[in-house]
Amino acid sequence: MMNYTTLLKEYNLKVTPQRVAIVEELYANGHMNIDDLYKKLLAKFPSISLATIYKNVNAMIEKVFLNEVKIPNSKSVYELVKDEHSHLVCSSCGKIEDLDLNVSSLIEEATTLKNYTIKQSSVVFTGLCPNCSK
Amino acid sequence: MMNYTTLLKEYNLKVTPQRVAIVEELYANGHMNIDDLYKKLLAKFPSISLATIYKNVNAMIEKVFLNEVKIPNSKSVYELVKDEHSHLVCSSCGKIEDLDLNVSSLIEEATTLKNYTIKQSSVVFTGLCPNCSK
DNA sequence: GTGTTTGCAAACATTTTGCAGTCAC
DNA sequence: GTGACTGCAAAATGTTTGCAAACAC
Repeated sequence: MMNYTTLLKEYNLKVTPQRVAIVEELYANGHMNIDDLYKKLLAKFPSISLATIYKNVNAMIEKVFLNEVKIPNSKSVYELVKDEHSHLVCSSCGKIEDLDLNVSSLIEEATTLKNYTIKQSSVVFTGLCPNCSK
Repeated sequence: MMNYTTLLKEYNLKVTPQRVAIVEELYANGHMNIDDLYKKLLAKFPSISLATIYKNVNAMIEKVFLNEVKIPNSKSVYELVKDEHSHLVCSSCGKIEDLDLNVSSLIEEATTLKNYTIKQSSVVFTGLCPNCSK
């Protein structure tokens, strides 16, 4: 169980009910796009504004508390920052899963080939989840 | 040397000067975002419209002749479709390079772990290019 | 009490659409 | 000649900003 209030404070974000709800939703659902978040929060705060969602998501990204994941052929989703990982997206039902893959050998390969200093990686695989491939 | 007219016809796209210019630019520059393309084409067609760029890029994506690459913290770029490959982005100068990495073992790993049927992969590394890391 | 956040409305940015005239074939 | 494409203007969509009232601390 998570204490979202403490978590927000650690990231120097003032604790408002809207922010707590955003964190709760992301914690519960893993990955959500702006509209997902807006719809979920509307249920709790009937007069919440989309602008509030945007401002908070941007503030949380700024503090490196949230991360934007860009997904081919789909809207960006947001997730709580954790250790670097890859993503698996089902093109049929939209489900998104985290995936711990060992990317370091790829990064070495890339470094050797092109001599870049690599800071970040984005690995997104798209396909059919077990359910949808039946 | 490439024959863009033939290439467009092979993809069932009518050959217009604007389309030829889009293909020429992408062939010459590798990766371009919408504004890059618009500015380049404006030089050749002073009255070209952004709508024309959008319509053509979308039509070419539809025919699987172009591919959109989503880049963290940056605008999408478009490239001519070729064999699957990864991308290396310089966060300082914006340069984008193609990169042939062996992703198949990662895909196997992902398939084993999560039992998805993977169809596509998007691998984008961000860092500093040799020039900018000096 | 001070400074930040919220929600609203307006502004701004990006992308798509409808349509008349033009072009590809 | 027919259907597709272009460029324009308008519309639709997505995101940000300014501001007064409310809230966090």
